[in-house]
Amino acid sequence: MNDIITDYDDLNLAEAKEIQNKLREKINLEPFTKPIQTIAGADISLNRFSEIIFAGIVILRYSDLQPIAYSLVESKTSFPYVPGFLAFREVPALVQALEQIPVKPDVLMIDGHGIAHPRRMGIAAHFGALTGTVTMGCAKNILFGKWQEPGIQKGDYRPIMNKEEVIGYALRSKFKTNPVFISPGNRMSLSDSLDIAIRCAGNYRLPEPTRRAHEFVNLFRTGKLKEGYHELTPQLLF
DNA sequence: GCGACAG
DNA sequence: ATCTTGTCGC
Repeated sequence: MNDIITDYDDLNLAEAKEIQNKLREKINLEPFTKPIQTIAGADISLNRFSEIIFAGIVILRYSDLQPIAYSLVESKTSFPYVPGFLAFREVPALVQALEQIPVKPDVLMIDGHGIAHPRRMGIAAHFGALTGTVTMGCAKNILFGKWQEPGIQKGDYRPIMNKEEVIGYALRSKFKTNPVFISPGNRMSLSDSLDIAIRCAGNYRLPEPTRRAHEFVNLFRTGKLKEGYHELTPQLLF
């Protein structure tokens, strides 16, 4: 009676679009008020031409952005990658990864877009609507909307526009590198997503939650980390 | 009709 | 997403 439905493998795109339209009603873009203690990065990794996907969520302490725990799940998908429908391929495994975390993170930063999507239902919005969690998207490339190049300084940004509406931001997360594309997914506002992304910008292009998730999930795929939920001991911090 | 197109 | 060497710029 509370199970999250993520049986997506046999859907066609028309059915997938219906699900997106239905799920969109659950999205809440009001400001997030409570103080943030932990933020998680979520990402997946796979071998080319393989249906096996390696999903991971890494939880970081918000104060210093150090990883404190991670959850890894190996799963299988037959849903292909189709621009605009990424969630149907990656979300089921990420939901599994979330389910095995005993204490959920306050916010999740997901690799991909939030509402900066043709139907406002990028993977971060989809995941947030499905799980009821606080989510935002951080993508390396634009999918939908018009944007202008931000200034070259770290922290410079410009809005992603659809007609007259702001749907996200192109953010210079590191000096003189390509921007990342930020948008809210669920239970936070546009400016919340921008503030959090800026706060999470470290010494690399990818904000720390996303960067760490990518790192851990690749270590998992290449056999250096094991499936399951694990906590990092303070002295063994990566 | 044509081009664009998260991971 | 992943496969990969060199190379250009700071």
